[in-house]
Amino acid sequence: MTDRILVEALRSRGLRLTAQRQLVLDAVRRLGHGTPDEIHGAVAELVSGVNITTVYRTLDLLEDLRLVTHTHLTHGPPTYHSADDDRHVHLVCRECQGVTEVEPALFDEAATRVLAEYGFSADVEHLALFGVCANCAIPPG
Amino acid sequence: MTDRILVEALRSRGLRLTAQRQLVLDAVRRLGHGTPDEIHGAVAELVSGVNITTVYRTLDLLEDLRLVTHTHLTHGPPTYHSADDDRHVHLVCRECQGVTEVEPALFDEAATRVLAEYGFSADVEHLALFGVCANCAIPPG
DNA sequence: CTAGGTGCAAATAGTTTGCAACTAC
DNA sequence: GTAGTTGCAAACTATTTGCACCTAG
Repeated sequence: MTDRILVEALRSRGLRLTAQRQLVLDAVRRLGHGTPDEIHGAVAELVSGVNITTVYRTLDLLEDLRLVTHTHLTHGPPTYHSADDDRHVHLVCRECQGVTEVEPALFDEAATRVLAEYGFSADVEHLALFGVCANCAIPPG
Repeated sequence: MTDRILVEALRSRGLRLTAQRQLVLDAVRRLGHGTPDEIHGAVAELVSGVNITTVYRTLDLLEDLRLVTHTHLTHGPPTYHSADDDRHVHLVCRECQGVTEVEPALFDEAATRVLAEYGFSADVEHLALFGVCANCAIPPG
């Protein structure tokens, strides 16, 4: 079951369809979201021998093709998402590191204004917002 | 010229005021924003011998004390800001990596709603928003 | 056939940790 | 005096690069 969107995106650039590229894209879709390492793990559950280097290179490529996006939720590795995944905003707690996913409609107005005023087309779909969650909302000390 | 705010934040936790802590906080304020490495460089312009390890440890501490915050603008190292620095939102272009700083009033409504609906107190002051800037707004391929 | 892609090993970047020496209080 | 702090070296995690071999088209 080859993926039309992937095939066409690749072909339009004279790039090749490989097993690895299909596997990485499928893994991102299956997981919903994940770090390069997690995606590599998900691929490894299906076939062995796909190198982590290839996962990095493929994620870069897929991002170029606009099939995946990434955000930085922590100090650690980035989180990749399928571009056609359910859109959401991440509320990342500075204290407990917890991540809450909320619907992005909250940011639609802001995104519209940023586009109008700065010509900047924001990825509101996978925005990460840092702060302090309800549970951790206690003064420092 | 000792810093009242720093002294008190440290004292309230039984921690000590050291030259390194003053230097790192001053460097962040002076730079406006910077990566750990840049902050280390700024400190090194005043005194030699302050270790990069100490800069990392100090930035963690200052963030705990709410005197600095950080955001992830790129795949690379985080950017630290002085907490009392001018507030701004970063528009980070996915294509050219350029960063535009805009005023955060645009996000006030969204922040208010997130607080009301989820009890999440967002750091709108140093939000990073990813997307494509006006110059790079060209279809993929 | 050949430009593009992959795996592997090594290099690099960023950050953390263990520990002995040092110093603010 | 002593708990907190620092510097240094080593370890570690995440990512990138060089290159010979492989393969989709």
